[in-house]
Amino acid sequence: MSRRTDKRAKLIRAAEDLNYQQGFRPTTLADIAQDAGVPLGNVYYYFKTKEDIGKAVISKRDEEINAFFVKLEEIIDPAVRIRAYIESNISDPEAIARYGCPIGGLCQELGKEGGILADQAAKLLHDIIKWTGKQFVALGISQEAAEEYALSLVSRIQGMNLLTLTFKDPSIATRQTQTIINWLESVVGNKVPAAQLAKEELAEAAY
Amino acid sequence: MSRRTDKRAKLIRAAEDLNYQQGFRPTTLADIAQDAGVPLGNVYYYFKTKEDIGKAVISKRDEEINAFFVKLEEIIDPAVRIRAYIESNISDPEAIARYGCPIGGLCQELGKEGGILADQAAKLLHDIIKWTGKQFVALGISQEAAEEYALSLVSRIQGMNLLTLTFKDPSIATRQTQTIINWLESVVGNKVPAAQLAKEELAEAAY
DNA sequence: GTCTATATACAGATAGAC
DNA sequence: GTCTATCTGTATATAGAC
Repeated sequence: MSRRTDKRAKLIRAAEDLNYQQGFRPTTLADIAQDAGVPLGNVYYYFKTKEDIGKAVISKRDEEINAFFVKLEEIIDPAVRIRAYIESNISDPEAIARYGCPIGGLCQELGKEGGILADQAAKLLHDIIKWTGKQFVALGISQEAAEEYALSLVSRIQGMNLLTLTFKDPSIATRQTQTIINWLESVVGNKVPAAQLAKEELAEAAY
Repeated sequence: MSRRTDKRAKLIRAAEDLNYQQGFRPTTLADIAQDAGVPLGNVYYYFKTKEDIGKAVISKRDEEINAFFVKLEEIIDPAVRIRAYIESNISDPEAIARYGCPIGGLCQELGKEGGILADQAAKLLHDIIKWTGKQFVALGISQEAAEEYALSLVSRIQGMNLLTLTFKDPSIATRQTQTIINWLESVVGNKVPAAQLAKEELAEAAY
């Protein structure tokens, strides 16, 4: 792996963390450069603008999400897949209490601005809803109902993440997650056990 | 009403709109001054800092919300009150598609920063959840269950608002609102009609 | 490819005449 | 109370030596 990709990757990683913790706008290129251990002026060798770093960050996250969904296909029961996704959201409840949802935060902040970055952020949620809808369809639910369920599910996760951040209370996330799982079971009509895949394995694959 | 309160009110109103449309940080004092028709330097006669304007904006909204809840007490059936609140959220679905939820946006943006403004924004959602919980209790639901329902309800509204913004699709808000009302009916055990109060009256009172 | 120095723009905030 | 001019800090972005 060349030096080029190495430094570039470090910058993306630093930007990823800072954008999540502080938001996209409040994060400065100086912040990113410092965290990545790269002099400020050198950043522009790898990225023409700040927006370009944002694009790279979101693209990377998009790939990770879709890779995670591929990983979840190893689970046979689509309902269990959905549950695994729901639980992956709270792999770190304390982080949600501090910084909220990495995806929801982006969509909220960038959604008002419009532009390419907003569209890219929207694609993240779009992919999640689409995948979730597919799982409901695989359970024998009609296309129309599946889409509504998927929208409801992602909506509830996002709302729960926002409340967890707002009240800085991780237990909101853990309790609401259980409520959402109960809802899932009522939708599919029977109990939905946790995935058999090792938790560590899922956490590692989680985006 | 003195000139002082007049200009001060204009500044708050301008800040309110701009903070909602652009977010708190991206909105500049120059923006606010211009929209209010006040020279930039004069802003500091009314507010010592930008944060002070933010505090005034959130305080005003908090008062409006609580005044709205008082207004809703005119409705006899608590379940109908809750429905009226749910529907008040989408009095302007197009605005949600453009700018999201005025309260959720603040909590998301300020929640990461911490500080007094974040606490004040959190109080908005806190008041809403508290009021909603009281209505469920008035329906004969246990305190514990009522609190969970209130959290679920506000969570779903917030998530729905975020998705509406993200995909810039007002129909997400209208459709999900119906889903939430269906959920409300399943919780209370029977149909919940829309409020008898004139829609205009409610819309006017809405925060 | 790397890094220092700096240009440029614009934000919040202040000074002081009126 | 009001408004113009300006200070000060800091952000993105560039120039150019190495």
